Amino acid sequence: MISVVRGMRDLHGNELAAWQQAEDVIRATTAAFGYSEYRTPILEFTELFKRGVGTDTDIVGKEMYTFEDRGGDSLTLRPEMTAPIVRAAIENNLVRHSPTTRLWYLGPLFRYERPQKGRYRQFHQFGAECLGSAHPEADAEIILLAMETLAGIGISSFRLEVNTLGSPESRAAYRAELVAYLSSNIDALSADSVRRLDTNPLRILDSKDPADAEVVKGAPRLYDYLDDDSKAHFGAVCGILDSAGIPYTVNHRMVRGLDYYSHTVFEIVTDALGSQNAICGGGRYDPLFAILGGTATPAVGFSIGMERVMLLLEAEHGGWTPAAGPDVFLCCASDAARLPSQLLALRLRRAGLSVVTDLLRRSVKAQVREADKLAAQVMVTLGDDEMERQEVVVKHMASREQRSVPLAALVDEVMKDMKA
RNA sequence: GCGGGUGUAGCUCAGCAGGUAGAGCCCCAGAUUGUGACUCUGGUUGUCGCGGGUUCGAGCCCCGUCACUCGCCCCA
Repeated sequence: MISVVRGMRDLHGNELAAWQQAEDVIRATTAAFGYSEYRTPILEFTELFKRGVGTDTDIVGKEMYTFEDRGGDSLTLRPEMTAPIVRAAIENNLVRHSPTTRLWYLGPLFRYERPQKGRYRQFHQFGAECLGSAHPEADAEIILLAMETLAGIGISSFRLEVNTLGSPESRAAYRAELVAYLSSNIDALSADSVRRLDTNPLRILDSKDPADAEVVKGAPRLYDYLDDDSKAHFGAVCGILDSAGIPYTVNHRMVRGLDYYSHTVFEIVTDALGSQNAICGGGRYDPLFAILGGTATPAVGFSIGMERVMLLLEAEHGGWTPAAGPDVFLCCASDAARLPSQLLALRLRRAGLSVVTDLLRRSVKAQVREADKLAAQVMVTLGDDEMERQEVVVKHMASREQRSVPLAALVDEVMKDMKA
């Protein structure tokens, strides 16, 4: 038997209906903020991610689906969306045409990781990028858009954490100090953190290891190394959040894994998903345009893991709400009515109603049971008697009341029951 | 990539000192010859994850493997 590929899943039924509702919220909220959808291909040149995301990151180092195509090009199934969006912005000169370019996206991403709850090899992210502004209002707008969307989707068990990494220069100075401090305490660090000392020392700051946390307590603080402009920028972002009444905490130990961040970084986290506690990650990435060969352009964005959001939604609501049934179940009560009933269904559909018919040539009893199971609003029955009199039976399923009506009045009569 | 747990019907699960597989739900038909619930009657459903080994005999024991799951790493 051929099964689904590991780490990937089918989406259907009530769960898919819930996704579609969430997508509706996403469209409405992004529209309210003036963001336009942007769709990029699922495949990009591998080089884009190597340069954009960073060779030292786990994403590029061990998680990419990379292959060579028939022409010999190295292509990669996109593992994140910011680099492709920036690639597109540079390639199409978007920011020149529109000095503030506001984009959102929703689509599948691929990372070759060990699957876990809330972590899949094909997963989906909704995200937004605000390109062109270096000012704190842009950072705040992005954070507000993320928060408004999550609230609109209907979840509440999450919290916002923010931090600043400052300018690249101030962070480099801090990094040197941190490495010096940690190196002098290397015996107290976990094996993972000793390794991180080389690859990504800032990450040791938010290590889960208790011994590491003990060492980190005495470490120098990044914030103390920031220049005045960086502090002012961060202060302004927090000021807007305060004024807007958005609750958040400043987490001085939060760092982000990808190379391209600068200044504001933030995460939206939850306690309800085990070790996959991040449902949203984002921040400012002013260096990225230049890294990818474009003219320097300030930018800030976020991405939200849809699977994790939907898991939260399911947990908070105790399951998926059943999808709505069809408006009408058309019951065929005789062999002679078979063709006419199909045509009746078509007539109702052209009037804008959703209509399901029986395709198994089953008994009336079985068809009524089916109409009930599908949660149809109305059942319309056509049989020999009805055809004789040019009538149909219209039944309001919820009240169980039914009546004969002239064929010519069918649509109007069904509409009456739809409102009841 | 590393460590723990679990794999039996579509779903939830039972099974035993190793003796040729069960329940509930679901689904189907009928009781009700053109009407949903409930009830009753009858019925369908399995390579016991896969491969190998031990044994007269393996769902059960052993080895391997795959998948799922929890944690680590990392991240959405």
